[in-house]
This record gives sequence, structure tokens and C-alpha cells, in this order.
Amino acid sequence: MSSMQPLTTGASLTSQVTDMLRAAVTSGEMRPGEHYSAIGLAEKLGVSRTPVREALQLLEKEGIVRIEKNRGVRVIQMSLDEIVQIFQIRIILEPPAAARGAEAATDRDLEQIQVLHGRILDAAAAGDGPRTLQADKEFHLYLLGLAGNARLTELDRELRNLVLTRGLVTIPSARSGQDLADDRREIINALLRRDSKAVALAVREHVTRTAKLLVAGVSAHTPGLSAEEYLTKIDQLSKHCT
Amino acid sequence: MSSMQPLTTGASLTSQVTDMLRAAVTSGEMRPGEHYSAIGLAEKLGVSRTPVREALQLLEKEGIVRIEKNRGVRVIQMSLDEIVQIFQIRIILEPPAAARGAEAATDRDLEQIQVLHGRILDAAAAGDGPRTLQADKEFHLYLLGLAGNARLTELDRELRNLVLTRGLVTIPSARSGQDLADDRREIINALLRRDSKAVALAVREHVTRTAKLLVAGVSAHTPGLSAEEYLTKIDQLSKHCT
DNA sequence: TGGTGAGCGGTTGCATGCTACTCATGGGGA
DNA sequence: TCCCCATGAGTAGCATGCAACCGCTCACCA
Repeated sequence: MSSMQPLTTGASLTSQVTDMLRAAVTSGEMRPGEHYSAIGLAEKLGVSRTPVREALQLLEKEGIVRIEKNRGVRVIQMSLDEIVQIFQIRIILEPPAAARGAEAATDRDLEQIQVLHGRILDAAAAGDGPRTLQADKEFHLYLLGLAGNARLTELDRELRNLVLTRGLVTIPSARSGQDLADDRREIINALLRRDSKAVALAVREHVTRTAKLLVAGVSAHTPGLSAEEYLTKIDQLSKHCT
Repeated sequence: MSSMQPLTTGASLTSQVTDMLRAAVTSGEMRPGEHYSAIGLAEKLGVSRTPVREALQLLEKEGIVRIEKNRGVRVIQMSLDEIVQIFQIRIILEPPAAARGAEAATDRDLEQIQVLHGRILDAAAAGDGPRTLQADKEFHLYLLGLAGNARLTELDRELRNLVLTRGLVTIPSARSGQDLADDRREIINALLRRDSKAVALAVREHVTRTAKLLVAGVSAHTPGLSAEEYLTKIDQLSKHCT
């Protein structure tokens, strides 16, 4: 957090602080379960309590922190149940959006998608976990963006950010990384064929796999927690997609 | 807004003010396009500017108002495009959630659903538009809640609130009200048969119809705006549901 | 007459003072 | 020894002060 001097750009302090705190959480700099005070954060950032407090309220609305009255703020330790809920939503939303994106994509868009895909591969080849995750996010959000529904894209971005607080450590294992890469390869192929149905299926597969890897990873790190119950929940909604 | 004295309960002033302002917008008391100032709102509510300001930031994040730097705040006039985007999301999300709800529902839940359904009919019979909308919302949110995904339910509630700012005047026309009632009847029937697939279809039909009525209504009230383009967009995503 | 800039009313944005609340601790009483 | 309550340290929540900023009007000048 030492690098966190608010820039002097035109953006309001509150929004700058919001972004910084969010970044601090998703980067793992502020750890789940840990206690922080608005006063302390304000001092560390060199601003007054007000913008920090406002930023924390916004982050609370996003579900990243919980403000405890007169006690301080705590980075939320996302439960497996909540992770599953978030993925349930993503698995419902992303396939149709991506399919629509495949329909609407221009040739130029397809080129750009391949560029973004290349960046994932580069980052993965370099063994840079965080960069891989970031590139993956940009790839998917670009694809979703093609559907022309800005609110859906923004919603998905938020949902992805939420799980990042737990996903950093668990996702990038060797074998699983290869599976995810294969998934993406398939998405690309379907895109290039402009086979929207196949895109939807591939995206669904990809997100579902991500979810299951994450659930398995988290439950493995948490003694006395069975992944089984949660794994079955993942498909419980999406299997009803009309 | 005269009835808006913050209660003295345990809840924080900020959250009380947030709820009041949100209610004021959805009830039409604060009108889209109109300009308001935090100072004025604070005086009217009898509180200081701080909780009002914080409430407005939260509402901005919800997409209900836009804060204009050093100028005041404006209730967002939702464009047809945004309305369509919101409904695209709802049409994707609600059917599978409702279908899962149908699976998970207890007998007691089914009774409760029927009670809520009765309330819609009562309100509609009394010709009470706002109450009908409110009851309709409760009905659907209860059904979605049965799916056991609190985040999805909350998300849907927010999406519904957003269109309420435009929906008040346009929805409750005589003929369309009957169609919507028929839709709900069908949802209920499918629920009682525990036919989750039929529930999904009925919900999808219902939400889609609501969307089209709203789009048609808004475009009719707006000279020089063709509904056609927007009506076709509504199904553009959901047709890809896997 | 047309254009320009200085002043003004009004607003947010941020800082800070104060109060009430929460929790932990330690001392005193049973 | 154990329990209870008083006390204190630390916090968020709210009110308020102040400055920077925006857009508008209107007078002044070319």
C-alpha cells in the first residue's frame, strides 16, 4: 500500500480512494478477515477520513468489505456459498452474452480477440499468475462487450472482481491452467467459425470449470470442508437455462 | 417528500436517507431529468449534507442518479436502450432461477406464493397501480428467493427498481394487465405441477411481455421514436440461452 | 451591435470537531 | 476465587467550516 499516493488528476478523491482500496483487496494487500480502520487507511493514503469512509461504503455495496459499526471495517472472507452464488450467476449470464457477441462481432473484433488471447498465452508462458488472470478478464470482458449490453458487461466485471479476492492463489495450478487454456482455444475456434451456439457452450464449459477448480481449491485449503456439496450446487441453476 | 422524517431507529442515517431517496425516485416524487442539490435535500430531510451526500453516491452506483460535479444531482432519465439492457439481463436470469425455485420449493412455499399472488389480484381489482406493481415484485422476488441464491435475488431487486422509475405510468393499461395476469396464472399452475421447465418458460414469457409493453409504452410517449428497433433487441440475448 | 471576460450565486468536495457507541480490561466486592 | 461493573481507548457517524469549481449573467469594450 506504500505505492498508494492519490494522484492529482481530475478524478475525485473518493473515486481514486475507492479504486485503490479495491485494488489493495484484489491484489491481496488487504487480507480477508483482517480489521482496518478508516482513520488508519486515511493516514496511510494521506487523505482525510471522509473520502475513505465514502469509498468504504461503496465497496461495502459491492460486497468487498463489511463496515462494522463503531468497530472498523473488515475485508469480507467470501464463503464458499457466496462463491458458488456468484458463479451460478456468471454461468447463466455469460454464455448467451458471448453467443450474441459472436454474432455481432466484426472481423476487426475477431482480430482483437486473438490479440487478447495471445496476451493470455504470453502471461501464462511466463508463469505470471496475476497477469494471466488480468489478461483472462480482459479477454472475456471484451467478448461480452460485443453483445452491446454495457450494464451486463459491468455487472460481470464486478462479479469477477469479487472472486478475485479468493482466486489468486488457488487457480493457477499447472494442470488446470492447461484445461482452461484448452477451453479458451475452443471459444476462439467457435468464434472464428461464427458458431454462436458453440461459443455459448464453450463459454459455459469454461466458466463452469473455473468455478469447480476454485471451489475444489478453496475447500482443499480449508480443513473439514467437503467440496462435494458445493460442486453439485454449481450447475443447479444453469441446467434450467431455457 | 413531506412525510420524510428520518425515523429514530437503530439504522444509520445514511442508510435511512438512501432508502428514502430511492423511494422518492421510484414513487415519482423526485422526477427524472430534474435537478436537485444535496443541500436542499438535506434541509428537507432535516439532516446534514454528509449522509445525503453518501446516500447519493450509493444511488449513483445503483444507476438511479447522476452526480454532476459542483452542479448538483440529477435523477437519471433512463433511456430506452438502458431499459432494454436491463430486461435482457432479467430475461436471462429469472427463468433458470425460477425453475430452480420450483424444484426447491416446499409445500409451504407454494402456499405463500399463492397468498402473494392473491395480493396482486386484490390490488389489481382495486385498480391500485402502485400497489399492484409492489405486489408483483414481491411475488417474483419470493419465487426467485427459493432458488437459494441471495445475490441473484438482490441483483434482480435492483434491476426491477431501476425500471420502476419509468414503469409507473406505462404498465398498468387495461388489456396488458390482463395478459400479465394470465402469465402469472400460468407460472402458478406450472409451479403447482412442479414442472420446472414450464415455470422457466412462463417466467420468460412474462418478463419478455413486460419488457415489450414497457418499450412500446415509453416509445409511444416519446414522439419521433420507433419502438421497432428496441423490441427486436429484447430477445437478442435470451435466444442464445444454452 | 456583437463578443468577451469578470463577478456572482450556488454547488460539491474535502477536512475536521464532536458525540455516542463498542469492546476490552482491570479493580473491587461478594 | 469468581463475577460484575466502571472506566478508558478506539472507532464510526454526523455536523459543519471552508475552498475550489461550475455555469450564468451582465457590463464593458471593440
